[in-house]
Amino acid sequence: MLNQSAPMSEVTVTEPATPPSASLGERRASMPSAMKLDSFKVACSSCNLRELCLPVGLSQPQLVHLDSLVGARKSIKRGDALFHTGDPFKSVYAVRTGFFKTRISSEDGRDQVTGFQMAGELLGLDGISTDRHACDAIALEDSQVCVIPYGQLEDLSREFSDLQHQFHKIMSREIVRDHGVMLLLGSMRAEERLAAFLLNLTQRLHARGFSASALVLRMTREEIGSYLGLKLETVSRTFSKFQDEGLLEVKQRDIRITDEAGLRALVNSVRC
Amino acid sequence: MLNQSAPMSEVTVTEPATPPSASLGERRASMPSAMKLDSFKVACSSCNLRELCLPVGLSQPQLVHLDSLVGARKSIKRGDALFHTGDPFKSVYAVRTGFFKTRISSEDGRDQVTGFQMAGELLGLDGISTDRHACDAIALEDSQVCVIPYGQLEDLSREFSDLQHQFHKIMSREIVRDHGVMLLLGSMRAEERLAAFLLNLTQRLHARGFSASALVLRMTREEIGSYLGLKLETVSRTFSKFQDEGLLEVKQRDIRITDEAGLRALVNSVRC
DNA sequence: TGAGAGGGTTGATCTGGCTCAAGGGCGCGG
DNA sequence: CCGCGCCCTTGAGCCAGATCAACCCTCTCA
Repeated sequence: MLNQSAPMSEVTVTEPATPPSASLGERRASMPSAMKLDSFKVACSSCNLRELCLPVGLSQPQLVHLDSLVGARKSIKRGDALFHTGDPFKSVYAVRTGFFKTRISSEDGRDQVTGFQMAGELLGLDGISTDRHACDAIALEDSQVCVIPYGQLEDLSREFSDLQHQFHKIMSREIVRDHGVMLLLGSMRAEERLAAFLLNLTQRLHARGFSASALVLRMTREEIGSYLGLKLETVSRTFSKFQDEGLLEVKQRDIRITDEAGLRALVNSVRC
Repeated sequence: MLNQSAPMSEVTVTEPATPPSASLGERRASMPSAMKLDSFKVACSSCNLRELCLPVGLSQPQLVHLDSLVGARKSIKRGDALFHTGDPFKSVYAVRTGFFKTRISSEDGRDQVTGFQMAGELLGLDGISTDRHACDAIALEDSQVCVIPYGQLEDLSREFSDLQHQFHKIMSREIVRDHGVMLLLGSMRAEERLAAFLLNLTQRLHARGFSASALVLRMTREEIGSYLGLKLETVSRTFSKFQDEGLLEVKQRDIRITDEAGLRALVNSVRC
């Protein structure tokens, strides 16, 4: 559920989107403030992520309208928040470069990571329901997002049914993804969870032009554990176990998948 | 997260919506087929659920337009499916009377209940993402839904920004709810999960004019367990434990909450 | 270049919830 | 009214993953 099938329909991407200059870890040391509105705008119509992001399926004339809507980029330094729970909701954000996590906190201080977002994915949809953000979005590396003022997005999607439909699809996909995570959290064992997680990550990275077998984790064992409903020790042990079994090579955050079929079998295997 | 706070913003209902003739278990024995399109339509403008359902906040003239969109009611007998995974997606459905569960199945046959839906709640939003339903929706008692053809809903919501916004809110609320369930599945103990579940149910029932302290469960222990990531025996034991501790009175599916504050404390208590 | 901190690994032990098993209650159909 | 099937409860034992603890690695910054 969390792997090849439904959740990430980005697999259907036709244009194999040049990786954003392989700069997932790019630094912008010159950036003075943590969150700065860059003065230059980026046109969706010329963005190499357009086949993964909000503009999927839009015609050239429609893209021009979308260009006028998408505001400037915003840079967020690693560890900083794009928004916090309770912040007034004004915009949704498309990840342009970098990597984010979203998390919610319960009253007694427990955290739950609810997702990891990479280039082309939308952040902030939770805010529509109450006009305030319902989670924290934290950059896991120095990142840039495109700011999409929500009111204007609603206006434009009343004009263009293609944009409207694409936006609805993205929200719906998030719901389907969340249901897949519920399945994972509700009924899978630790090994299955981690295998499904790795397959999901590589599949999304692959759709973005990266290797399907090698990846660098942007998050800590603890963050993985929070997402998967496991403790960090269990995540670490399971990585080691996978390595012993020849499924992976693990060097800290560098992961190389050596037996993808084996991982896949783990996820789909009946209770063993 | 799953209880009083964000997920169900129906608490903000002003008109205390007469319970739909307290007929949550109403029978329609005369119904020949399991799923029959009733010939009469129901006007949203005169529906007692309009303050809980899609029409929230619409003006009278807008309601009239919505009336023309909402198709006939459909009756679904207990145990039957409103739709299955893979069915072509044509409409979303508003529960008018009755009670549903949604569930997804993994390839190896494991099920996960992803939600329970009662009067005024929307079903089928998962289908937008791929034009096919991504879960099964099963009636837990004889039920009626209003059929809302999705294409027409998109058309009308391009005309009326209030409707558009309300629809977006409902989708966003589903996302926020799902994140709350992830928190529950990822970091709560069995007792906390069940307590949160009961508080969430009673809160939603209360918003519909029912008692906040007494409820009749529409689902089995196994279905509760599936939703909460627990085995049915654990659900049963936890009910018994709550009863021993004076939090509940449990008689099979009749539940009476005798110490709501106690339940609430359980959910919000730090790791005890 | 050395010290400290944050992140990761691994071992030992504990335990909450699962599994397996037996029995009871209730509703429905004959 | 009886019998059957489904649902629920409860007990006993077990195990996957949590907890507690020690140690290591790799950055970063002084």
